[in-house]
Order: sequence, then structure tokens, then C-alpha cells
Amino acid sequence: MLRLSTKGRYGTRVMLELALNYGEGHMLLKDIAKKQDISVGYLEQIMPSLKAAGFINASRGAHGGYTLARPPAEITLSEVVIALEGPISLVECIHTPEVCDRVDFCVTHELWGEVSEKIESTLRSKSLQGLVDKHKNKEKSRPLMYSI
Amino acid sequence: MLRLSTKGRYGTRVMLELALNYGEGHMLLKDIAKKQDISVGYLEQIMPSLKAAGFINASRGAHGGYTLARPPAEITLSEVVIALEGPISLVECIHTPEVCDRVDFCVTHELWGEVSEKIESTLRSKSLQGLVDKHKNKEKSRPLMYSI
DNA sequence: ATAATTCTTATTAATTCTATAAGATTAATA
DNA sequence: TATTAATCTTATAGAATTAATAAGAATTAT
Repeated sequence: MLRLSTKGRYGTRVMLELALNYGEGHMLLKDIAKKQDISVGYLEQIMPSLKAAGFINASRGAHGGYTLARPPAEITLSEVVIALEGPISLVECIHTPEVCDRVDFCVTHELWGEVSEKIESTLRSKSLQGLVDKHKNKEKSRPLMYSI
Repeated sequence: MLRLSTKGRYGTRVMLELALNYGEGHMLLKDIAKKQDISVGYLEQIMPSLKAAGFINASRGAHGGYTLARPPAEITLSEVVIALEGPISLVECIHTPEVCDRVDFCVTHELWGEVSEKIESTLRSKSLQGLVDKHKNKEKSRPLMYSI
């Protein structure tokens, strides 16, 4: 059905939350989970992918937590999605051509490859900072929501 | 994992096969299945979607079979994918915003919406005839394969 | 030591995907 | 009209994936 999994969705939201907090110290997973309304336990399973990709620093123990390892402007959303979901390919045969005999003469193989590349380039043109900016703009434009 | 399902993949290949045969009468599902190396039984489950979308004409009974209902140049690949896989949306909240409370202020919602639209516009810019042309070019450039 | 936190692993329930199978329906033709 | 060839419909089931919970291990500040 061409859907992003929760890993990709939740993980991106974690990255956004950390980016919003960039430069302001550690953030607890508990707080990230609360802000984004996701269970802590489930996020615990997602964090290793973000850490392995070098996006976040974790410190364990009391007063621990997570910080973004790089400035949000230097993290593209294609990197984030790939770290969470693996290589962007609408069909397996793009990154693993040996799964299908037809690859050499199959024009749909090419087609899905082109679309996959388009998805990746679209995400590559957007940075985490872009998300942060949009988020802050949104907040600005609905300041009364909180005071009702 | 952001993968197209077999329904989308196989269905597109069925459309390609019918497009290659366009103007030359009926094609049996059995033959489509053989050419594309897909089980007939499974294709039988996919054909109704193509028929419901008005892409194909089916005639039942002896001497029956399928034909393309419109010229391949007039069928875009976004139409085909949507007929097979449903609306192109990387996340459910795009076409069904009520599944998530956060839609109004969630910037990842916007992000996935933009990427989904990019996928759709990429597919909209390609026609079934384009696939046919590429297929024929490929065949031309490897004529010796068959004579070995 | 204790408390607070991340890290690791196992388990499970639900869902979706893929495929097979069996028979119903339709239409051409001998 | 009987037969054959084809699409159409529905049920079933196995496999894979997804999503989530849970429990405890490891680490670190105080």
C-alpha cells in the first residue's frame, strides 16, 4: 500500500523533537514520548537506528538523555528516512537485483527505480531545520489556541 | 519499508503486456501470466481492480480474454498505481485526517503529503505508452540473446 | 547505595500479503 | 443442446511484517 512504517514516522518525529531542543541540553526519552504521544517502550526500539546513523548522542544513567549530534540544518530527511527504513526502493530488485531474473529486460524495474530516486531526491532537498522552521511558524500563527 | 505490493507490481506488468498487444485482439490471462511469469490464480484476483478502473475490457467464455480499453498513450501510470494500490499516500492521515489528532499542527504530516504528491506527479508524467516504447527499444538492442 | 536513565532481548497479538483452490458463470461452437 | 474454454467469485491458509508490551541489564550522577 506504499506506506511508511511507524518506525519511519515515529523516528522522524523524534528527530524533529530533538531538533526543536537543539542547543538546549539533553532530552529524556520519556519527554519526547510524551510530547509526541508515542509509547516510551516502542521508542526504545527505534532509538538504536538513529544512534547507529550518528544522528544522536545518548548518555545513560541519571541525568542522561538524548541530544542531536549534528545541527538540524546539516541533516537531510533522506538520511533520516534511510536510517529508519533502509534504502529507499519501491521494489526489492532495485538494491538487490538478484532476487529477480527479469531485471535486465524489465521496464517496470526501471520505472520503480526512477520513482524511488525521485522520492529520495525530494527528501534530500529537505533538512530537519526546514521542519523546525515550519513548526515554529505554525505555532506563531495559532497563539490563541492555548489561551482559550 | 515503503514497498509497492505485488498487486501494484504485477498489475502494472499486466497493463504493460496488454499495451504491447494493443490493437491486436484479445489476450488470455493464461498467456499474460506465462509471459510475465506470474500465477494465473493470483492474477485473477488482481484483474477486477483493473476492470473497475475501466482500463480493460474482458470477454468471458470461449474465445474470450482481455483487451486494453484505452490507448496506452492515454493511460498514465499514476492512474494505474492508484487503481491497484489505492490513493498514493505515504501516511494514512493524508487521505483520512481523522485518524490522527495531530494533523493540524504536525509538520511531518505536511512533509509526507509533499512527498506523496511528488510520487504521484512523477507517475502522472509517465504513460503506459512510455513503458511500451522503452520495452521495444530494449528488445531492439539485444537481438542476439535469442539466437544463442 | 540509590535512583534515574538508556540499552537489550524476548514475546505476542494483530494485520497484511501472497498464494492456492474450487467452483460459479458466461459464451462460442460443434 | 452439450461441451469446452474462458473469466469471475469466494474461501482459506500460510507466511511475513508490523506494532506493541514487558522485563530486566547496564550505566551514571548524586
